[in-house]
Amino acid sequence: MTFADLGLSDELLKAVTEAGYDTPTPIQAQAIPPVLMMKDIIGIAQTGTGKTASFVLPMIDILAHGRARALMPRSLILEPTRELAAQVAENFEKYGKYHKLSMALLIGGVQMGDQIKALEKGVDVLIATPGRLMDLFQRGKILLNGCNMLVIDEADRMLDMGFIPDIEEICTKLPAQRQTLLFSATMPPVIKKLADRFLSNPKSIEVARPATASTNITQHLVKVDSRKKREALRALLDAQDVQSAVIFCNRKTTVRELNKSLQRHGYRSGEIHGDIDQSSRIAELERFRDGKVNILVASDVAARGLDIKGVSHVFNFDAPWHPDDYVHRIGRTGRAGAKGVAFTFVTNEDAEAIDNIQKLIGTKIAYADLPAGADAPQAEMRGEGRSENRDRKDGRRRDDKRRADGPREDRPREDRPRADRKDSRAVPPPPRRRDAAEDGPDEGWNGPVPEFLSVGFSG
DNA sequence: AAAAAAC
Repeated sequence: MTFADLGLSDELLKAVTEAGYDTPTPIQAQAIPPVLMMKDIIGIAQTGTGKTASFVLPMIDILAHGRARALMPRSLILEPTRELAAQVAENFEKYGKYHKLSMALLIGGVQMGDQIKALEKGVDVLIATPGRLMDLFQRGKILLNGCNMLVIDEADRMLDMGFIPDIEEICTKLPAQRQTLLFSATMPPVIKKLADRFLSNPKSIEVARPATASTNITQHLVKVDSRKKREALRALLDAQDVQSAVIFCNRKTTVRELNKSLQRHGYRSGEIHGDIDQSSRIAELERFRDGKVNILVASDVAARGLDIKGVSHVFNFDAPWHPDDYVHRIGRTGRAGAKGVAFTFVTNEDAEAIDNIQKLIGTKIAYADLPAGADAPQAEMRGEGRSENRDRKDGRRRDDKRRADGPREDRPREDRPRADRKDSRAVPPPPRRRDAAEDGPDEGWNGPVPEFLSVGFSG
């Protein structure tokens, strides 16, 4: 099965090929043909399955078949967070490079001026978060009666965030005769009702059982004293072969404090949460994507959908209160067939949360011990002759490692010429930003597979 | 118990 088999136009196939993709993911293979046939779709798919391309690609072709330049927007994509909306816009540009389609990214936290200008010029596609869309609509800046294609992405998250009334209202502004695609990782009754009301005779597509974590993520629980979480985290960061990691906390204040603490200890970390203004959020994500920092401390704003390649580890510094969030958080790693590792700190107060998580994912997660000493086991395992460090308990070697200019690159990477790797420990190559050419659409990271430490872990 | 999203 290739993209050419799905009925997409030549221009689109060219853009897809140039982006380096040839094999559609399951959701793409199943969704693209019916979407092209103008059918409504309910897609049950977790993030990391190639969902975005499954609606962006056919949407481009459908729009291309219509009028060349629209007076009114002809399609609308709704996303729960600004970051996700921006990410979809990037995809739209990437795949639409051979089409003369225009789009407007309508999100909060940024000036309205440019968005209004774009709307006045006329755009084909709106990619929006509900708040800003409603705001602009109420100001009379948007006409939605030409919008005969609607995508509601991450519907379950929209529900969590209280957006469902907004979505319902937006739906009533659109023409009744339209194509609607709804994507959700889970299908709670409210979402089902929404779908019944606003979709007509939809085709259901399910590519991963909802609320089950991807099997290529190795999950661990770690018992910690709530006052010693930072130490425990540092020990794990040092003992694990961390390419890059997202560390989730439940509160914004915790995110801030933990990031400061990590930086004080010499780690290259950044932070993202809702109190960070939008331009800094974007900059911070960019720094993480580019590998300028390899640790991102985050609130749940980053839990869902964010597609950052090469995240080898997710740490739940705080166990999430809602089991759904657990699945989404750890889904930032192990994307598109890559391996990932997730650690969740468990304090005495977290028993119920952990119980709910295990119920939701349907398996028990094994407990791992904290590494006895922060160094050695990996080098020992891989026989890389670091024995001189093995017995040091004074933390010196750890410090050395932390102060390195970049992430450690001890193991050969398939995607880099060997010459590059040679002295990578001294001057690490730019870590994760790889050419899209090696990934599946929207996805992917076929890079180094983190080697899971069994030494020092009981789980 | 929090976070997110419009100004």
